[in-house]
Amino acid sequence: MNYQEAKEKFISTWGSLGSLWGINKAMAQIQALLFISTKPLSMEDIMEELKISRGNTSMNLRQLMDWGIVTKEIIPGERKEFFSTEKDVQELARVVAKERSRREIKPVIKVLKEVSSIKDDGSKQTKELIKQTKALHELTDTMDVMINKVVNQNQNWLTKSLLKLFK
Amino acid sequence: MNYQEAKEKFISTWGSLGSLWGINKAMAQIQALLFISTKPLSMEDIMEELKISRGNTSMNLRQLMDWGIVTKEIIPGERKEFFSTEKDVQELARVVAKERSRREIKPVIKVLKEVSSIKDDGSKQTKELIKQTKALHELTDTMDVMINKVVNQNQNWLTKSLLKLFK
DNA sequence: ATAAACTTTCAATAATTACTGAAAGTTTAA
DNA sequence: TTAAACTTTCAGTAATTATTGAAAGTTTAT
Repeated sequence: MNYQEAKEKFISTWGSLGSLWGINKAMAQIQALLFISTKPLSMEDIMEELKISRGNTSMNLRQLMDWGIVTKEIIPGERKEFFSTEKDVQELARVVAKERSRREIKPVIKVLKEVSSIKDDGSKQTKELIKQTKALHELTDTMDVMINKVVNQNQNWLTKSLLKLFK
Repeated sequence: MNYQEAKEKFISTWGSLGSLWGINKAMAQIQALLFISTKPLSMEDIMEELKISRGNTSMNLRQLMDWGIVTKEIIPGERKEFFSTEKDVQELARVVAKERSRREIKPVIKVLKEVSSIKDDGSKQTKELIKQTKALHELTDTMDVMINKVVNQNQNWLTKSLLKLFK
């Protein structure tokens, strides 16, 4: 496998993985492209490499910036805007975890809390609803806290100590 | 909020959360319905409650069974088939983590390993590709191992000790 | 063996989500 | 102030994904 093949394979795989971390294909591919680029890229560069339209590129870049994963770079003497992504995987994981927690997990935790707090009318079905949603609430909450704690540790602690801990 | 409202809110929220754990809306809603039901439900029951077609119900029940989350119950004297879901949230989390790892994470790890193992031709861009995909490979692998270890611990360890550990 | 009771399959269709491209908007240089 | 160079927006369209419903398949009771 040569450079070009490896690059394409990485971008397409990372793109289809988008769903796993909650973003769409183009967004994931742009991030992947920037992630392995040796320099910031312009919108033209991105459109060209990924064969996507200007509008699509613009919208997805904006979303990546909203997530805090991509930043606009001003290059002296250049009229165009250039973009680059966070290059440190640990920091990337931290941002993604934080955003997903905020956007998706926290709202669900809120609903679970509400639902599990309804008044117990003594019926079997109400008891079951309360019991099960309470258990789900506790689990989701624990997981959420844990994931955020984990990704907020520093690099050494995460890759070395933690892995050892769970061996 | 009364029982019916709480039930509907739970099912619809859990359904729209489907994407977070990688399954579709109907599938998540069927699981949610079974999760708070006090007894196994027939296909008719599910169709009726969720207002979905027979075909849809059949296909999604089959998928839930493939995941190992839902089981067919044979009730003596009944001609219909009845379905119930795993009621223990810890076990549920364990199964979901295992399946997602197998279906989605493992294949990506494989690609990352391949891509990060291409021959270094000495060029700057190849070096960057190798460096970045290697970092991603390590992170993904660590996360995958960790998540599986965590969900495979017993209940007490997970909810008590682990949470304390990361406080 | 037959038929009733039930489940599965799958082609057609609907719903959702992503993408394009051109017009409108913005910034910069002269 | 103008116009060239660039970015954003968004209505229309394409692609993808989910759902229906009816026909085919299966099981069970007689």
